[in-house]
Amino acid sequence: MLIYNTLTKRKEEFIPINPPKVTMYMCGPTVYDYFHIGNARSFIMADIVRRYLQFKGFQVKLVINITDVDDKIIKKSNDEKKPAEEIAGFYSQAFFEDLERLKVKPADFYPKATLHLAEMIEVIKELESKGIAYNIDGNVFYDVSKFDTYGKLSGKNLDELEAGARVDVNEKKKNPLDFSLWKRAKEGEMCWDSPWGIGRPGWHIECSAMSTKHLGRSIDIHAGGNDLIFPHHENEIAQSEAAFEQKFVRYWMHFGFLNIQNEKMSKSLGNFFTARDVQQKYSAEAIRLFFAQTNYGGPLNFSDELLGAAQKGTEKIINFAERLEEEITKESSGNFYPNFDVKKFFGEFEKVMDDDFNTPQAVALIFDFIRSANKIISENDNIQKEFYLELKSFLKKTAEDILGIVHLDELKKPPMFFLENDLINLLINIRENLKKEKNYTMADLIRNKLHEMGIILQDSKTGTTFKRK
RNA sequence: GGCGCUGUACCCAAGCGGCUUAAGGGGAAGGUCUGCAAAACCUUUAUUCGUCGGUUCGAAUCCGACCGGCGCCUCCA
Repeated sequence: MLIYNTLTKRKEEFIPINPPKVTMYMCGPTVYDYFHIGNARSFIMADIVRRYLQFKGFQVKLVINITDVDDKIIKKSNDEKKPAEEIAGFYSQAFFEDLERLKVKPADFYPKATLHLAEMIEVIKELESKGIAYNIDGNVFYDVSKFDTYGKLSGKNLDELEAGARVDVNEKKKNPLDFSLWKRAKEGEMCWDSPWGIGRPGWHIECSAMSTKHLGRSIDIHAGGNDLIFPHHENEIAQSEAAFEQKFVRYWMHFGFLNIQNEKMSKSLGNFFTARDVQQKYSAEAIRLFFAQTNYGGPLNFSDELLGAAQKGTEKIINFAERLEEEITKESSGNFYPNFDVKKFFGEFEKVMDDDFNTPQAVALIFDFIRSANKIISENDNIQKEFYLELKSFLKKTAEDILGIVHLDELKKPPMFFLENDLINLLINIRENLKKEKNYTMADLIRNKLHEMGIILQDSKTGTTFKRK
């Protein structure tokens, strides 16, 4: 299979270091606020990548870090007059809750920065001993001029960056591009002891330290949003490769932004919706379908209209799944097995997903599948149960297990109380008789009233069925 | 200024040299079924892929120029 590698700007054959093991690291949240629906795009797409790799037989170990020491957390802590630990704890919890609601499978491990001070200090010491880091008054900086290939990920070179001049010529750094490894403590901030005095770690060092500790010095996949390419990931490479003298990451994957009216959704611009709020209005499946319908790397606009379209799309899948379920749970089975090549759809699905996780085509294929299957079901009435089971199996493996755009077990909402089904069936029977007497006014009244209550009746040749909204 | 992404139907979006005289979703219109709905299915909705040139037997796909939109270069998925 192929993966687009930001480092080489090409799709490359995916060959992990120790197959079938795959190590995957993703830059997680800084826990100072709820994450927004743009952040959700990255987490969901990484989730799909991970699930697909598992489907392909890889044993994926996924690590997502939690940044719980950072300027913004400190600021919020000061603003709200609460301890930084409390802020971080609260929003980490919210992070996990939101991911769960988005049906994102938990990572294997969520390391916290504040629990890895020793590891970070070790890396900084290593860099210092190699003459790559320098200490000025308890602030330790990384000397980018000491790392030959600095800029290789983001396609920048040092001269241009310096000429760019948007970088603050700050403090006593040798070079404006040098970045903080260790920051000297200011009054009232969270801080730790270190060989350079009391202070706290810079942002980039945590990912180098934690990915190394939990996944090893070389990892297969490192993922994150586009905005992390520079400087964050560039700096991670500089730190890890200078310290450990081996290739840090084989495949760099980056996710495109979610835009609002063609502008990047971001906290600083204030044009964001939290994932939480969006989930109030749209199902996790709809949100996932919305993201899966476009390639992960490019920009994508967010709007109510587009989410609504995706929600409709999921309903189409659900209607199909319910139709299958109905046939499967029937007592009787026909004896006709249609000539319908489910394997071919499977092969196509795998083929497009193998090509750098082409989820839009995978989704298109699922809709093709549904249309073809619906047609066959409508045209034949003596179909074997095994056929429905095979259709269901395809839907489960592709749409549920890999993409997470439908969840078959959740289709049947539980009755509100145990008599409910019986009562509805009673009404359906009464209505059947009314229809026979051509008393359509009353029949429609029953249907409309039930609809208002969230019960949808559907007539067909074989009788009336109902479902809940 | 540097680097990168992007421009395909009413909206979203895939395709990235011949399998495509351009997938899929949403919307709209017509039809089948139905007492009517709903669901489902069928048909229609881009002779054309920002513009202009070039390469090629062949281009939405490659090259060049131009015109738009966006991002990164500063914390941000």
